[in-house]
Amino acid sequence: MAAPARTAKAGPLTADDWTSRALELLMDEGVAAVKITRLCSDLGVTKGSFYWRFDDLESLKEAVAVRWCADTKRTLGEMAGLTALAPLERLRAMTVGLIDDRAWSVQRALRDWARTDAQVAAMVAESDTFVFEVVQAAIEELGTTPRQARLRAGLLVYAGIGFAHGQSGLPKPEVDDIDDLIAFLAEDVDTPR
Amino acid sequence: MAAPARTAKAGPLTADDWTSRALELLMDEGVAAVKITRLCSDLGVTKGSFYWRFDDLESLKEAVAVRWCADTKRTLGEMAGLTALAPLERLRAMTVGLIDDRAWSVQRALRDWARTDAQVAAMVAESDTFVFEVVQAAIEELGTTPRQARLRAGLLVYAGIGFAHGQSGLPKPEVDDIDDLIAFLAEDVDTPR
DNA sequence: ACTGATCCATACCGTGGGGTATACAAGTCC
DNA sequence: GGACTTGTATACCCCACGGTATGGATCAGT
Repeated sequence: MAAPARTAKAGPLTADDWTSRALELLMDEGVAAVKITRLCSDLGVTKGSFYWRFDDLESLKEAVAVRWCADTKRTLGEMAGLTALAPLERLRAMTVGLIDDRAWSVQRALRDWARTDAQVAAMVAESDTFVFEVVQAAIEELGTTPRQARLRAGLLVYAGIGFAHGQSGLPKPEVDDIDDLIAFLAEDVDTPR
Repeated sequence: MAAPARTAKAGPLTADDWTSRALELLMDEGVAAVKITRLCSDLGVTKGSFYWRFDDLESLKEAVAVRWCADTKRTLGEMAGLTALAPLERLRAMTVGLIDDRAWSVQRALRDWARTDAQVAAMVAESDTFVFEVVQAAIEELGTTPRQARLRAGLLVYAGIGFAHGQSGLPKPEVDDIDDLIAFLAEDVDTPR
């Protein structure tokens, strides 16, 4: 009982321990909850430890943003790499993973954060571009013109971002809505009337 | 020179003066900039004045949210009231007014704010529902099934929200893109293959 | 001219949170 | 075993910000 309430960790803290907890706080309570004091308290540690690893708060923010961006690109890169799947299936997988994935809660928080932090903003932009390109490629693969692919990909990606920021009273699409939605986005691609 | 730098106002401050400045701060510098001290400084006034009109910060937030919601519903209500215009034209007007209207900058800030304030969240939800219903009605008026109208309206409205939160590196739709986008959303409505 | 209401200034307090300085503990290398 | 590095604890400073208390100024009404 000598040690405080450190969650489930014995040895020295790694940088990932800090960014992990910061991400959790970001998801659960928003950017306002990411305070040094709070982090230390949660990790069962004092500020001396924090300032040993990071120069200041900015430094931590940067680490969090960089890590999140890398994670996102990796995850989505794997999905996009599933070239075995038909483009439709790929789109569906990404979209479904969008409406019930906890990760979008992070993205929402990070986007808030990005408005006051250039470092974070750069990471968000990089991630967005990546997502857009993947979606656009999948749609174009269905046979649409590049222009239509760009428009529809924009619609879907922006809708995804909007959904992540939702918490609105808007009806949130169910899984079977997704199918119809994807079908709609792929519509008329090879039957130019 | 006796009076401080009050922007362009002589008489006593009204509640609207406070909410106006708060909205400006919200747009320009985000929710983090809306501090009582800052507001007072900007209005050339001290905290005594603030606490004369409002009980506390929450009280101001509520006033801001209520005012914004009312403004939004009025503006959009006018657009929706243009029943003289064809539904397509109505949709186009709303969407165009969406991509270059400064008001969405407020909405973005308010949505951030809503995450930590129930009052604001309620106003945002109310506004969202209103927008959604208007768009859905317009699309349904084009001849789609109610289900399709709901899906497509969701897509468009969510995309709007996403666009407002963008500031990403994503390509932002130009005006002539909007036309094609609307056309796409209205597609196939009367030609069920 | 007096009074009350309205509107704002000034001064102050409490607290939370960023940041610093330094001491202590445990491992590592010679 | 000493010296040096790594990781954390303790104690402190500073200040921004929310909130309170109280007094001063202005104006309307009588």
